[in-house]
Amino acid sequence: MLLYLRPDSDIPLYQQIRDQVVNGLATGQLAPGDPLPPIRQLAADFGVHFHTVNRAYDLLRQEGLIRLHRRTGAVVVCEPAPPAFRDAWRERARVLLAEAFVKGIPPEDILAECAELLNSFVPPAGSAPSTGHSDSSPSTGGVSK
Amino acid sequence: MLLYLRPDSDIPLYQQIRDQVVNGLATGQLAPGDPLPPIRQLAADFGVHFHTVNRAYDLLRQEGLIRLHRRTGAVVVCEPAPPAFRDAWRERARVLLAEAFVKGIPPEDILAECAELLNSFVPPAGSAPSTGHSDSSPSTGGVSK
DNA sequence: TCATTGTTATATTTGATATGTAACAATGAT
DNA sequence: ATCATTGTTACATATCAAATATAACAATGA
Repeated sequence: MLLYLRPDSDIPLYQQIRDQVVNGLATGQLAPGDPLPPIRQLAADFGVHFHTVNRAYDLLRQEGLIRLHRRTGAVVVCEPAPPAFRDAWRERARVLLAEAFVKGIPPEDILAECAELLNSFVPPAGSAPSTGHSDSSPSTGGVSK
Repeated sequence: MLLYLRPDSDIPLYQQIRDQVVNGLATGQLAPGDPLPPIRQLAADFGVHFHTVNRAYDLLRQEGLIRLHRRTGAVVVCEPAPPAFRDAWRERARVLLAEAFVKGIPPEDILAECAELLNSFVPPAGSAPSTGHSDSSPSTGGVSK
């Protein structure tokens, strides 16, 4: 799994690390049980301080996506979403979708974009995994509503 | 159009103001041509400094959602999205959708949630406006893909 | 002419981000 | 039991963003 950072981004470094772990988890490049690099090693690879990586790992732990162990390090766990998650998520989704909507993008296009992104994800268990190519017209196994 | 602020949120105040204008624009509570309150007045209503509101308005202007005039004040305009918008939007959508996906929410549910939110929006022009109630099973006029 | 509106400048306070240094604590491996 | 590896915590510091505060400026419709 390839990781990279954009130091000049308006997104904080620890958030970028966290986001890429989430993305790697969704695309199947990272699976429950997989280990994450030690904090100091990943920090050295990125050229950032180990505190920055530590903060990203701590955030992932709070979200129930990884488990931390003194000696073993960090492993992916992917706990299910707490009840409050959906409401908070919906509010963020509302703003994001509204942005595209008010900029004149047709709702069908917006929804199609979401469906395509969701189809590029792969379920954690081995249940009919994607072939990797983001099919723009998925016939089976994809999200069609 | 009712506005409110949560001072203890991790979202900056100027961003909250901007987000609510975008949301009001999507839900039809705000339409192109509508005026926005003067900076100082809105700041007084919120109990914040006028610089905070000014920043929100300036952000909305940069996004092409409002136009500012010395004497007239702020009016909604809703310019179409620039070419670079869609790519930047997709990257943000990818992270948001990945978050829900890795938390175990079925992709069908995620897409249904997006469709429901999109159906609660109303097109700017008077073309079959929504009745206001977010119909969970829209028959016509809604997004069905 | 003038009151209203946005605009700009400067300063200050507060909190978040990121780095730096140092030490501590658990624990699997030897 | 020892020990190196790993996460964890505690300080400190520098930089930047957010928000407030004060003051003045500039366009412009009434």
